[in-house]
Amino acid sequence: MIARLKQAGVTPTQQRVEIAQILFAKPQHLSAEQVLAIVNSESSLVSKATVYNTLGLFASKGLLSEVIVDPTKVFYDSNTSSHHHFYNVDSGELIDVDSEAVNLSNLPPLPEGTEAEAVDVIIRVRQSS
Amino acid sequence: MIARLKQAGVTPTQQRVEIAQILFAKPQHLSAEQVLAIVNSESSLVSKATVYNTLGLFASKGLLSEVIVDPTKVFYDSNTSSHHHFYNVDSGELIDVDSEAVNLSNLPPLPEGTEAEAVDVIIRVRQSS
DNA sequence: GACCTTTTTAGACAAAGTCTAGAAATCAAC
DNA sequence: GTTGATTTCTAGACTTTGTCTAAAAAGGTC
Repeated sequence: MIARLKQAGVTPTQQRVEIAQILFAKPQHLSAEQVLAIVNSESSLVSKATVYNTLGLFASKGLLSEVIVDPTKVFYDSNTSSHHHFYNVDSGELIDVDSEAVNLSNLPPLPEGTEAEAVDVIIRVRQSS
Repeated sequence: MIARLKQAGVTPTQQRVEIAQILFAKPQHLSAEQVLAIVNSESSLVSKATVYNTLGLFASKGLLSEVIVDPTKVFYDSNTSSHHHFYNVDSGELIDVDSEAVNLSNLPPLPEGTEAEAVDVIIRVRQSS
């Protein structure tokens, strides 16, 4: 894990390594609050500011991506390969969808003076009645 | 405008009519804070709680839709026909994209016990360097 | 007009995230 | 190992967006 952080240009401090170990244990989506709770129950005390700073740094270095589906928080996604999401608005659960399973072709021309950064497809679902 | 609110099952109080007039003047995307500022500069004093309550009610009655592209706020979109968005992460600007301009076919099977609510396509762009 | 229900108000409150100044850790050079 | 510069962390204060609350005001029905 230390090598992975170094390779991404991130200094592997103890706190960052601990956070990374939790995040990259498996493909998953965690909010900052969840990361904070887990790292503080499983490892040493890490401050809230450090968690937020670290998650933001990891995102900017491409180690994870931010998923914005809920107006109250950001989900941090350890799977950085191209994919989309189901979002269950009732349970708050995010589920990965292979980008190939969503047939998305022919994007429209971009607005003047801009370049593409990402294409997010969010399939919002609710519990069946 | 009053008839439009009534048709949607919304009691047309003065505050709701004023907010509707601002929102439905044209197709646009406004945050709650923007609506609050505009209604209070152009019309009478409307409380923040009323603005939020009203926007939420309009959304639940299908008069507008909520666009979630930014983790810090909700955009309220007066265009309820099927469409997607460009979102400029530098300027915070939202631009409508016709749903036909995005070729989206063959959604994957939904998670067990759920039904589709919406499909959001957000093309995130940045300013060109 | 009376009465009941809904809506609004304005400030308090909550939650997610950001800021700050000082302490601690890291890094590079010697 | 020491020194000094830089980066990172801390913990609480602070900010922003949105929600709650109790009382007043407005709306609707009879």
